[in-house]
Amino acid sequence: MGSNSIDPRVVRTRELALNSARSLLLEGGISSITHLNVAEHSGLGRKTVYRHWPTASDLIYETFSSANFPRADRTGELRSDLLAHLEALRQALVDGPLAYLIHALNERAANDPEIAELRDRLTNEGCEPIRIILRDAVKVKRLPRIDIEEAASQLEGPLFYRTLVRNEAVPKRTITKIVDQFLDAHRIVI
Amino acid sequence: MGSNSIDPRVVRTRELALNSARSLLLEGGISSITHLNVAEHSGLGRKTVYRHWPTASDLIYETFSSANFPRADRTGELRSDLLAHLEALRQALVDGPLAYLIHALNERAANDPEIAELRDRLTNEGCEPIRIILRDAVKVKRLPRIDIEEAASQLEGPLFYRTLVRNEAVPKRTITKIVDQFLDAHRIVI
DNA sequence: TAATCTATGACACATTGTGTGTCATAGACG
DNA sequence: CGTCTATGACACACAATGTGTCATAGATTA
Repeated sequence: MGSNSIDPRVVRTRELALNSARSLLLEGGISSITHLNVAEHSGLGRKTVYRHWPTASDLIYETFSSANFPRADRTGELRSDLLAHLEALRQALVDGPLAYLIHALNERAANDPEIAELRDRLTNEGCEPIRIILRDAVKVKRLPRIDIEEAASQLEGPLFYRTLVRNEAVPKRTITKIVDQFLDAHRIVI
Repeated sequence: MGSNSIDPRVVRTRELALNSARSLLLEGGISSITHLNVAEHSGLGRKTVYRHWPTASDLIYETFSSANFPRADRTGELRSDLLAHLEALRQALVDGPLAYLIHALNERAANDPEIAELRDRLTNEGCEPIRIILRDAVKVKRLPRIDIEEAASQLEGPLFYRTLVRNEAVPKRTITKIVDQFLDAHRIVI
């Protein structure tokens, strides 16, 4: 009944395997997440890895699901929240693996419905923080009744465009510029 | 002497193989570009494909190099040139395989220096058209002395952001909006 | 046309990766 | 302590990858 798979052996196996899978992902890319690699890297048996994740998609799915994506703390003040959020995003894109993860996930999603579903979920989750900041600001009348999605595009768009498409390193001061241009455009007094 | 590899057999083999490689890329993604798949799809011998492209990177490199990326014709009139360019881009991203190709290329580039070089070259080539339009407009004083790269980001950024990152379908009328907002911001009389 | 050169493809072989089956055993749980 | 099950060692089949050999079809040159 209470067999909610709390067997410590299962917990141990899952943790060992997923730790290895995440390491492999960062070291050798998404194609390094194979049953063989995970087994060798974690010291688990190959069959054991297959037992927990029968297909490569299952492995990749859970590896990405268990990854921690950057989140900035909020203060409640619009400008500093936008700055903190975009700066965290900038660092994840420029110094961290976020850009690669987005490319890898979307590449797989094109030919794997399971991964496509994961991609959609993670994309939505990743887009939430800026939406929340903006929605709250509208609610407290710090912003006029703007189109949230359009505003998010204006704020996050340039960052993603330069890192994902142009492969440029975006300097920190660009963030301030983007935020202040945005606030200016909506006649927000700083 | 004149052995500039104009042997019709070589020409035939290369064309057959690359046609197959491009088809495979569009049908099954970048991971479908393998020596085996290309040989079977084209009817060529497996060894023959290895002879022309010893590594998988070589195959992928030339497959992407030989792909035709969309180009819009120019009239010389700023607004219509911007509209035509962005609309061609929008169609390639929304209806065509461009979004996938960008993700796939960048994913590979992260773990393959040869592909990274190709990515850089294609990225630069792809970014040229908008630069040319903008540079010419500045030259003819249709635009003030703006930062070309920043202007390009404002025009192309939202399109890429919505398609590559958010996976949304961008409607045609968005293009007009983007262009007119841009021209407005620079006080261009239409 | 005949002679020479070379790109091709059929075949063979080794290596690695993938996926499954069997089964003794170590470890969890009552 | 007895029962249950997750594990891992081993074996097997099969597909993909990469290279080597060699007869031959097709191209070039005389």
